[in-house]
Amino acid sequence: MRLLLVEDDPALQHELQQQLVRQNYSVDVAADGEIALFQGLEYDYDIAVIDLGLPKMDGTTVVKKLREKGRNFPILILTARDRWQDKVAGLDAGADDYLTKPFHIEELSSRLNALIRRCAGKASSTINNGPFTLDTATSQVSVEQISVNLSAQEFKVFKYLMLHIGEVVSKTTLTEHIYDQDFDLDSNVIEVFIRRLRKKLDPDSKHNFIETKRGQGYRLIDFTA
Amino acid sequence: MRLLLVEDDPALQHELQQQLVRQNYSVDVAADGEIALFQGLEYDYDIAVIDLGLPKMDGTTVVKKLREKGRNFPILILTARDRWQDKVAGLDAGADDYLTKPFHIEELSSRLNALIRRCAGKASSTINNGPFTLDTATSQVSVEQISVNLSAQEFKVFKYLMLHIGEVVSKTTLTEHIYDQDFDLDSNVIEVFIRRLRKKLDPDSKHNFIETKRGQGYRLIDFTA
DNA sequence: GAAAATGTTCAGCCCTTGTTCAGCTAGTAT
DNA sequence: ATACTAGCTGAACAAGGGCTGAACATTTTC
Repeated sequence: MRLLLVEDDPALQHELQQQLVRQNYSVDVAADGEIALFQGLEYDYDIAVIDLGLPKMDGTTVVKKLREKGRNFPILILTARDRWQDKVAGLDAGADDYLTKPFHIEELSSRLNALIRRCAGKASSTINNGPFTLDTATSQVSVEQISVNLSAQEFKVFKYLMLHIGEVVSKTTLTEHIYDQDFDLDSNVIEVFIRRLRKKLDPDSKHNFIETKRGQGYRLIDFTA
Repeated sequence: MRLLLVEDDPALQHELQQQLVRQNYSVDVAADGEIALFQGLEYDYDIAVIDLGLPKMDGTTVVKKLREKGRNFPILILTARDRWQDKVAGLDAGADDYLTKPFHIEELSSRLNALIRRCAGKASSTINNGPFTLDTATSQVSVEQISVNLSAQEFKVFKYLMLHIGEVVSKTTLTEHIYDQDFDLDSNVIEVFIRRLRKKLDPDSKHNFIETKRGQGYRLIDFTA
């Protein structure tokens, strides 16, 4: 597993590198945004860990430029605790997950594992799950080869579920991932979107692809299992 | 999961409580150090979140005294950003992790999960016992590879038993771990839930996995032994 | 600027779930 | 043997979470 680590703080950089090497990653290190971008374009990494606060070029910009050039390996971004709002910009730029500093090394590695697993099947940026297909690049969704038109929000919800197949996802989690800042919690928007998704993607409810876990959330059934 | 939340700022206290309850913790709240200590000694919590800056008795002292009395549930301490130095004292006193305010609720819950997992000595988030499997992360339960749908309360009871395999667990203990504060004790809720668990998880009673110890409680059989 | 599509709110219904209860069974003590 | 107690069991019930269709609001499209 080839990993690109982008971190400017020498101490943290060193520690992370050691730990990651110990976990059998081949680690390349970059200490500023420009080097990071160059490296990221030059080599084909399996995964990248990028701190957002970087000299020369901001981490968000690095992510965005990498994605523009078609690099689609998973990216996990690191943000300082007092700047956690940046995560939204980072995720919008194309990062796949984030972690707030300081964190425990175990946390990082479990996130990395999850990311790799999650992104394993989407080399082509399309996720397949039984009759359902989602292309993250073109924002296309189809059921049994027939393309379905989803609105922006519907797509966000479905995408999140497709990226977390088999996991129980709470309504709060969904809300938080769909809206930037906090949102009126006693609203039933999510229920409505779920309803519309079920209607659009499975009108005859022959798949029952979204399970309801009362009091806990929703779960997209894993058809590959 | 029974959680003790110690926080004196009413607004933060309220918000945290809501969020934690939403994540299926049974939350008891204490607003000053003395109450916190009393509660911590009185009940058997699964985890505690303690702010260091408290009226009447300092958070560090609370942690120290709890540990002196042999309470060994994991403790996460909260420190204000401008007093982050205190965290060292807190960790020395016996806390297991810390978080600097302000923080994002997601961060807190992922820390709590990590703590619980780490302190339970379970590397993975799934617990196996003979034909029974419980995944604490996804709240999934299965018997002989077939997943079974448990309600929230049923799950809480089963989870507690699975975390205490082979131990005799009294009905009072179970009640205390499932509900906040006091609960009408001359009720047979637990019996009902046990009944439903036996029915759902072992319909033909071929495993007899929950033993009844008359006058003492229930015991989940250890199939690994 | 009008029409269409999308986002959000609302009210009523449905059904799971939590809880209680009453009658029953099986250990335990007298 | 008898009475007593703890636990078992099925059913009843109420409350709340989730579902749903439609209305209202907002944004996008033309």
